[in-house]
Amino acid sequence: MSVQPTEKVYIEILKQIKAIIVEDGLQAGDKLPSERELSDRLKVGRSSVREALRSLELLGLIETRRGEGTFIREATGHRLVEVLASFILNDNKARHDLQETRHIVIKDCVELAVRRCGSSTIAKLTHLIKKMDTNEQEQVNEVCKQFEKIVIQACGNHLLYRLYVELTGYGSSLQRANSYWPRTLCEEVLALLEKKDAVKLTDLLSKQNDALNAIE
Amino acid sequence: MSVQPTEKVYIEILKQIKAIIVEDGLQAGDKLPSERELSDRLKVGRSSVREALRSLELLGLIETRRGEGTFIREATGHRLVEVLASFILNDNKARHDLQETRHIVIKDCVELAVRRCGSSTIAKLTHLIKKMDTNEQEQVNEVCKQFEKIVIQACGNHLLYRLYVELTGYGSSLQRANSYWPRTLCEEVLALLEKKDAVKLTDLLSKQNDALNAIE
DNA sequence: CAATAATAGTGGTCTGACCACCTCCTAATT
DNA sequence: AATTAGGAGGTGGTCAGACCACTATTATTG
Repeated sequence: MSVQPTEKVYIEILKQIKAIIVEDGLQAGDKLPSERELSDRLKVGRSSVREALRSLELLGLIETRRGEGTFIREATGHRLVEVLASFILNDNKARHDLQETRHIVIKDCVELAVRRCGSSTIAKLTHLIKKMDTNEQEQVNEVCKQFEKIVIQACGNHLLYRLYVELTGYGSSLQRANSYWPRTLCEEVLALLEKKDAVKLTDLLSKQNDALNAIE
Repeated sequence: MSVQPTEKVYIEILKQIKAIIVEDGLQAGDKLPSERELSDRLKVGRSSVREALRSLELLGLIETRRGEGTFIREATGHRLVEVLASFILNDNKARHDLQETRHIVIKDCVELAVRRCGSSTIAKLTHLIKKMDTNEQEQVNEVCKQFEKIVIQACGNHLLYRLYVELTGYGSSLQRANSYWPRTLCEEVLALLEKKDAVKLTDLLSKQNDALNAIE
């Protein structure tokens, strides 16, 4: 008959852990009490403590290192994207949405990057382009991916970057070749980044995407 | 020496559960195999299964009912928002990224919507605008949110819409008023949607966002 | 003094045992 | 015969204890 008798133990433990963090003034990087100590202090079974800790770990709020302990992480919540993405995208109809979203996110990142990238980024990209000359084709593809990634990161928004990573990773797991930028595109992108020509850059990516869609 | 020896069991279980969901075509509301059966099928201890399930529960992806079983939920991520919010609240960089990403996603959705929304959407929006006249201020805000949501959904990309939902939910839990569209903006958006004027629409949203940023 | 070996502490996992709760089927009652 | 009370079995919730693998610290040894 009791409607809300007692909260689940592991939920209660979450609150207690939070309290401990606050009371002890723990910050990112600090070590949490061990599982056995928590189990002791809170008068609950160790397995319940673990259920709570595992939840926090999946959320990316803590990090556990075997033999060492459990540590508080820089809480950014970007893990949200990772976990949700992998579970939300179950249905196959979402494939098209996935590709489209990925393209849009890339476009957004590049638009930000063109405004924010500094000389060091340009230098890195230039170096990568040069590197392509001295490698085999397979390795060139690898370098191209790297090039793309650096450009994306230059957007300066880590959450957007994580979105890109997840969308790309998930897409590739669907046995659908992920369209990395070919070498010529990399070179054009670099040139436009240097000129800070956002308009042409957007245009370029749109055409690239249209071309890919036409193939299918 | 092994860099990636073996993934933690409960992480492996997460993947397996995902696989089971896909293979068996399970959907929201459906029942998952029992903890004991999973433990059996996957050849792991029940406690490990529980660690995985508890994680998913905290994320709001599943729901467990004592004596009945474990069920798949519509993935809203509300729970996650709750937990993350109570643990974070101080990373300014993350907050900024979040706001920026949210704005970008909204912009993307609207740009798609202007190309894809049909007459029925327009009709719905028109109706909402009219509705604003006959209500109190508080309810008007509610209607504005609804208006915004419908516009976003009109992008036709469910993944993008989900992202919007997550980003918005997450943001509102950070004690930062989420900037829903004011009434005048809704009216302007509707007008531009009807005219299919993507350029001015983008412009409008950018200005709105700039104005909001200026306040702080 | 430095290198090495033993030790204690920590997370990772499994097993088995209860408990509380729900569903469903059966059997007794009306 | 229809209804109801009761029980059996399944399910999640929790705990205790036992190992294992790994790490860091300490003690030992050369």
